[in-house]
Amino acid sequence: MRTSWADSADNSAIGSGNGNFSAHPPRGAYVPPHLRNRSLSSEVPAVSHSPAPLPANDRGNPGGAAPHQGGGYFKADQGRQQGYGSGYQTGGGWNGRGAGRDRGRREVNPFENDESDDKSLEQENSGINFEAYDDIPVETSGDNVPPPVNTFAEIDLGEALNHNIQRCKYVKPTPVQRYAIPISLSGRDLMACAQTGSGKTAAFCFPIISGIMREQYVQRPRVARTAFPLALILSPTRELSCQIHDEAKKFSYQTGVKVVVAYGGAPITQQLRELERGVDILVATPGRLVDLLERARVSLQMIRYLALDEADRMLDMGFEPQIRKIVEQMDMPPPGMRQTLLFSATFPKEIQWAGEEGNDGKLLIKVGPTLLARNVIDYERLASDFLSNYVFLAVGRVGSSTDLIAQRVEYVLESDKRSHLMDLLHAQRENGIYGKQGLTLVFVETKKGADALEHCLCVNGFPAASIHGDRTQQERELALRSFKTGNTPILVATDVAARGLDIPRVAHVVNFDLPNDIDDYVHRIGRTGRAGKMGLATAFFNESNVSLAKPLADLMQEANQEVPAWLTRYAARAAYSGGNRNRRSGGSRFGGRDFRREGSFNKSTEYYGGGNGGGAAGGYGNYGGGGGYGQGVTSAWD
DNA sequence: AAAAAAT
Repeated sequence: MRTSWADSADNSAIGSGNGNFSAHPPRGAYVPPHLRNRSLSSEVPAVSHSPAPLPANDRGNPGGAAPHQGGGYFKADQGRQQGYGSGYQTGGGWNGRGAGRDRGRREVNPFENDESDDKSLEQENSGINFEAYDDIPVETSGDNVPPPVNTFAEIDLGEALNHNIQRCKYVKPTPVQRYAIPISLSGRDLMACAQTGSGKTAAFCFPIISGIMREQYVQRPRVARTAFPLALILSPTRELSCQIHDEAKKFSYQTGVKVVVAYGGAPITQQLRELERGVDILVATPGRLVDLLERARVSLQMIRYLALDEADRMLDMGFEPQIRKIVEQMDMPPPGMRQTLLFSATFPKEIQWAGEEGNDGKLLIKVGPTLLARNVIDYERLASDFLSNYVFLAVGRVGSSTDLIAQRVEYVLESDKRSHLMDLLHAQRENGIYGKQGLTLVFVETKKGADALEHCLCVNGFPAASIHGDRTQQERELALRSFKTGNTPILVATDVAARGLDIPRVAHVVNFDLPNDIDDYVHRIGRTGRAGKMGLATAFFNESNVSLAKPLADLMQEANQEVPAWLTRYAARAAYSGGNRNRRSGGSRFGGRDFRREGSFNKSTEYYGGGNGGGAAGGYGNYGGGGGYGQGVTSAWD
């Protein structure tokens, strides 16, 4: 906290007269660059004109950011039930007053909200150029890999599911869907790598829902108060589980397939009630699921499908014991007796090698563990413990993210970061890239840092919320909602928000603190440049990030981004001083990343109005008058 | 070293 004052004090020292705010001048209020040489005494309104010069603790607007210390007055159950994001009730909720088991309850239409959205939606939806993805070169190897499909129509997913696909306005399957869906439908295990925004959720949900539609009436054990789901979907954060649940609800509407979500930080009673009403697909975070298993409120005995989203994260050091417990030490059927689908956004480094060894970064399919057997590292060992005769699928990212994101790196001293950030935000505000149409997501390294920065921004007239693991779940969801609606168009976040979250209209991702791992960087910037819109990613680099210089420079170069000369020098130095490239110390799991090569994305660059957004204006350009995203399509892509 | 995930 202290440092924040120090920072802003520095800042205000630049402008000579820092007083004169009507009531109590926020200490060290932000002074925009063009005012710094003059006296502020008569020009103070530059700050107070801002959309919402809100004092830090007075953002009590119901839709607004969570007051940190508030919370108590909100009934816990209600806060949860608002759900985040789509805004429909997940069933139960305030109406769930014990009314008849589940038969009597009318299924809430999850598409209601979508349809009442503004008219530009349909245009937006049909405006997505799926054809841009047609020319992704494909390479397959191995036996008996079901061929890809080109349309949803040519797969028999079932009438009800097809109807929902139409309601979602998905016109054509994305590349990962084209391959993963037939593979899954054929009953094979799958380990799929496809980067953010490539339609993974639908890729594993469709086959699961379709399969359950066929067998949901199988006899299940009748044990009082124990639920026997047929499918389990695990994800590393609560918000991501919510998001998957919301999506899965849409896909399973009127199919008779019941989806329930369970995660920590929310009252368990609600979740227990939902489970008792019956569950086919359980979406969960690991901790809460273990709790439910130990209480014997859930049994995995009937599991037919197991999906791990963000599988690389799920199998990393932090999660592995819990995942092993769930998958191996409870009553889950062994590999071969269930179907296992692993999805992740970053590549095992073997795949990157394959790309470098002549497959030219095109789509690559390998069957079985042959490819992976070359270099036994933790992840593959772990993965093969869970899989049986699996298909390996890697989809090169084309037109999906990195070429839609203009990446910039700036050298910013630790002590200058705050004022520099506020300069960027101020410039965005001046350019109208602000508010609903231009959300800014700011990543920091620590939870404390997130609190401090949020406070600093608010004090300086930039409406910000923050999200991290020390916040209550209620606060987290409120912050996310407030960000999504544009109520607080700035969100300060730790890595809790780095993966998988689909937040439309994020125009700018700022790596205020760079992560230590280049994969985390890839995930973070993947929060922008979604649904065919350009995005901008700005990173603050200084001496404490030297270890990232080389991988970052390489990544930017691969993505055709301009690499500053000073960064190249850092990269060279890092490499020279024995830096083991982008390999991490603890036996890397997913060292690879995007291995796309030139030829394959020219076309998409063209479509997306490309250019690599050299300057700030270019980077922001598409957000000016652009109108909103088609929400349905947006979510189809992650 | 940090973040996330159960109470």
